[in-house]
Amino acid sequence: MKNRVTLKDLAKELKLSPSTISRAIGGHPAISDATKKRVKKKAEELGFTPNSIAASFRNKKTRSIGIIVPRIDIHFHSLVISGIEDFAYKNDYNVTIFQSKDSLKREKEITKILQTRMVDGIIGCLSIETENCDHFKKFNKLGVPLVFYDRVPTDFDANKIVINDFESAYTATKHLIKSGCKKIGHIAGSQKTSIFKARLEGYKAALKKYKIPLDESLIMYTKNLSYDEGVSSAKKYLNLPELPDGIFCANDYSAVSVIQVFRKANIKIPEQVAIVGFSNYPISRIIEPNLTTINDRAFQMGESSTKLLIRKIEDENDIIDSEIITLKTELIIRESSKLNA
Amino acid sequence: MKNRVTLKDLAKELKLSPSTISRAIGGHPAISDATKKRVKKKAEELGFTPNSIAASFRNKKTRSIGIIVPRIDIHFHSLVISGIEDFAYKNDYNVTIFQSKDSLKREKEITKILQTRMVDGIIGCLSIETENCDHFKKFNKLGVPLVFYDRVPTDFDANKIVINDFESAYTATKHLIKSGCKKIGHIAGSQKTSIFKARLEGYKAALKKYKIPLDESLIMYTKNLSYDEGVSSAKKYLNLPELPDGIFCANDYSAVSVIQVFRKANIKIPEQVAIVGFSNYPISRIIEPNLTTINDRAFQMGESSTKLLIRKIEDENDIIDSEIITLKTELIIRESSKLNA
DNA sequence: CTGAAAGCGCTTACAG
DNA sequence: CTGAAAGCGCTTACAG
Repeated sequence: MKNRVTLKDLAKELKLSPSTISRAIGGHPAISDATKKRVKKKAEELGFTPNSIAASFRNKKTRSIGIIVPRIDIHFHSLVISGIEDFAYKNDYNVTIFQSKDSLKREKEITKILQTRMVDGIIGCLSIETENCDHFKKFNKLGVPLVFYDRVPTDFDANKIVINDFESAYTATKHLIKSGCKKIGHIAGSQKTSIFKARLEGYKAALKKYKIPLDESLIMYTKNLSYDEGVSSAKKYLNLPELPDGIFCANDYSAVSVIQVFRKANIKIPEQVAIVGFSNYPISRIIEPNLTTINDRAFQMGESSTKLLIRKIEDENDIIDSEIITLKTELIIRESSKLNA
Repeated sequence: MKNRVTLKDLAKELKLSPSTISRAIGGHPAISDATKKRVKKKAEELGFTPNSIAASFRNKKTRSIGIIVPRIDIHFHSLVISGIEDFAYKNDYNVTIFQSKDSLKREKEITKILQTRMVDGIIGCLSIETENCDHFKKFNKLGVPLVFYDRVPTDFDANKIVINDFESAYTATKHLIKSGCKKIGHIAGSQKTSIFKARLEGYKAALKKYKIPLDESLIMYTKNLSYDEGVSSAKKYLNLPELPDGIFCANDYSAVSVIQVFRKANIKIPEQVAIVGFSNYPISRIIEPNLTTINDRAFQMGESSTKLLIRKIEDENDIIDSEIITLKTELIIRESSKLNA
């Protein structure tokens, strides 16, 4: 039963040539409707399924997209992947997925696997360890287009889908200022990562614009913006001579932990301290008070990456070397920062 | 630049036959070390990368696994996928992913795509709409092994990785009883889905075992166990003449919503009502009080599915028709049910 | 409207 | 230890 029916089998059965069968199945206009009907009927009858590997081999196209993400089980990435799969599916591409586990070594291994023609294009988010992107350069020579999202290379021109982290952070901080906060803290992510650097800069820029003096003691630097780091940052705030009246956190996890620590310390949110997060994780709608945050467009990032990638794959006359697409984010105001109401 | 170097090119360059090159690259024992060294050096020099599509075509093996999940962005599934990718990667398989979006129509389409030889085996979780699994039967004839996890077919014998939902629910309910609860409610999922049916049955069995009368008014039936359905179930409890003193919820979302609604109504958890969830979602460690729940082994489910699948793919003399593997779950006791302390 | 032929890049049984 | 040859299943330029 493992010997599948091929075009040749159909041809023999119908006393036609494999060429004709191939064209009939593919809906070629030169083939008569009568023949098409006969072929399709017989194909159904014999349980013919085309061998897409043979077709890929012959056509030098796999209609397959490779994804490299740090981890699938991080909600942000699973949303991006979902957007990628959705858009790819609609365009008859399929999606092969690899996790770098935030390891540069593994990321390099994956690029080696991917260069064996398995995929027509690649979407990637760099591992946290990646500073030098030389291992991605081979794809240029191989004619395999590449799109990066979120954590993108800074050392070479590449197609990138990003959000404006600086501006989003600026907007978030401005929102706190407009809500009446005068002493605003920031919980920052790793300053080795450009997006967290940009969020810190956006925060600083908003303070400057509205003439609020920058107070370094109100900025808590973390490594991974983890829930636990959020807890210890919150405790540090509690040990300050005076609390801030607003905190912009570079992600939702740290924001949630601050809310919980502060509430346990009987600090009223938002009345005493207003909190804003970043990413619009599901938990931001569940935590009490609900968290004001930035919608970072994860799903759309996946869609846009794929749209751009497919264009690069299919447009042979493309003379654009690289594109950077910046998506609009959105400030979602919820209870954790509702001071004016 | 797009014309890649092939074995033939290497052969010409080194005045050897393609056969020898192939064997040298593949590390065949018959080839002399000197030749191997020469070949590998030249391969490096010319930037040879093997064409894995050609190899797949020739070998009739793709070393690729297909996954069909309802949605990638549901945390449970993203964890399973992560386990699958991890195990597959270690065994030199790659993973192609499809979302059914809980649509039977799309699930059927995906099985059609998958039958074109793209993959050596398939791991799937049925869509919520799927009652009849005939569209998976073709893979038996094609010799493509299949493993299901979580939502598995009941209408035909298949390889399945599951947890013991009945027993887990029994354990959870028993825990409430042992903690002193005498009037225990249950928030149930769709009774069309076997796992939620089993959880309800496990709950009932525990009550029976410990001679607690079953009170149907304490069982809230939901469609999707969503957060919002949890909220309305909680409100229904509040409208009862007397509250239960413990509630076993068939997932964590509904449990979290119950905690929040009850706390707003000034009901003490766990003192007045103890709560147990199911799945050990990240939120269960963040909600206050922390949620007692069942670790459903999502990551391990992915690993085990893949391990079983690869065995089925590679073991040609396998005479086992189908296997069902049940993973042990774990009750994680947290504050929401700590009554004895 | 249909067919014969070539070839995509690999692997492997067979021969030496 | 190495090579010549065949073939995996498709597609398409060319011919009629």
